[in-house]
Amino acid sequence: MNEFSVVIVDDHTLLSQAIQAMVDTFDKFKVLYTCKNGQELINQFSASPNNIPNVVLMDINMPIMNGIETTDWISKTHLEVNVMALSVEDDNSTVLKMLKAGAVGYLLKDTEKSVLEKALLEIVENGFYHTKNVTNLLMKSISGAVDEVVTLKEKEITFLKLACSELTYKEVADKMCLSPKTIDGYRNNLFVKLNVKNRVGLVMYAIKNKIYTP
Amino acid sequence: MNEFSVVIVDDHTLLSQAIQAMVDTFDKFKVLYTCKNGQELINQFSASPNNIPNVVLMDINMPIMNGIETTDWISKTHLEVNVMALSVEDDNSTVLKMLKAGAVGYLLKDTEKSVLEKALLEIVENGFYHTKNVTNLLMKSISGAVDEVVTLKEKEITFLKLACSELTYKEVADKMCLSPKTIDGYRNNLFVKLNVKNRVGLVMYAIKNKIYTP
DNA sequence: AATTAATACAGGAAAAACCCTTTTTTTAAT
DNA sequence: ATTAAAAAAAGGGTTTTTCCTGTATTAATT
Repeated sequence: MNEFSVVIVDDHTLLSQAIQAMVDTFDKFKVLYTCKNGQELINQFSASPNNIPNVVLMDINMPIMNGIETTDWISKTHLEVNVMALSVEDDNSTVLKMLKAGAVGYLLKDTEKSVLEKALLEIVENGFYHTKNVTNLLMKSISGAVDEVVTLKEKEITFLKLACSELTYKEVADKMCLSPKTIDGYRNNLFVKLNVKNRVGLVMYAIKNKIYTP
Repeated sequence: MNEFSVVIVDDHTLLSQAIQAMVDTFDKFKVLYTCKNGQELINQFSASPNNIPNVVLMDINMPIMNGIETTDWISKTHLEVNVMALSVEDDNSTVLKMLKAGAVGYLLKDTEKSVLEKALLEIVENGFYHTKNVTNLLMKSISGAVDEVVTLKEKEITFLKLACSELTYKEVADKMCLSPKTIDGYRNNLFVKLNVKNRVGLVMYAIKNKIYTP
């Protein structure tokens, strides 16, 4: 086989089509189709199981089913498919989440065309492509030098979202049908857990971690 | 002349190159070059004044010099150049700011390839291209049905940025070398001006209006 | 059934945020 | 020089947030 198939997943149609035009100029690669989100990709995979791509270029921020969930699904159901993240996010926790979900590469959208081609080639040849930054992050990660990825419970997430509003904690308590004193507890727990000092810290954490989207 | 020149401004190199590949497939259009930000575009315009494009495809979120400032500069110095915004932002105030700065079109990044081509054609033929959404917004705008775009003073912006931190207002006052009571005044003024109730409201306003980037 | 752990909730107090009114200082304009 | 307007600051108050420590209540484990 001297040509590899690629699928692009990105909610911005123009961008996925533009990247398609670019990938199609690469000798060894051909775009099968593009998807607007993870759900569409799952539908495509199910509808045509004989037409599975070698590589998936995956955006992370998408409505309906985001890149992390989708990568996770692909890893579990189609181990032979190589997922490469293609994103504007370069914060450690997002990168780690993608790698944990099974991505074999992570490219930022501000890289050069030539780098994309090189990355695609390496992925189909070696099974992975990692920039220096990502490799460094992985090193730090195994040595425990990266902040733990805290897992939040449903109620904590609900509370965090409400904390991003102009409601007082008493009003938040009402909305969650809990005593204000319980909300007090949630808040103080999260202060410790997320290592923040006050409500603005909570808000920033929620936004940075996409729990709340302004 | 049967071929028009295009310049693409976007800080994400891969995307501008991908869009370049796409635009180059359009019969009547040819990409001259791409820029990573407004400053680069100004440099290019200055360096080769005989090589000015017919159309500029302009991203809005960029470091160094953003799309609004850059569009403003182009409108003032090169009236013959048509700027079309190409962005992921679809909030009213951003769109209006771009149009006021002189953009003759506004496309979201999740449009179809064919729409981009049509928009480019209309722009070089008629001088503008507006989707239904943008036209509606313009109608609302002249009828005053859109929230006023409030203008903030330097100090207010400085304060807003600091309010997005975990500092207390007393600490913010220290940083700005002002009395806590003065900060009190800034805060209360902004509550009225921005129509918010508390600090979280300030933070949300700052983020939505790109005064603070998380 | 007894122990443990997690969750919900309370009392009380200090700090910070919020709100309203008024005064001083600075700056700009006539 | 005088006046008007804007910016900075203060007085004095209420509400909310933050931070302790501690206690029922419920759920899970042994």
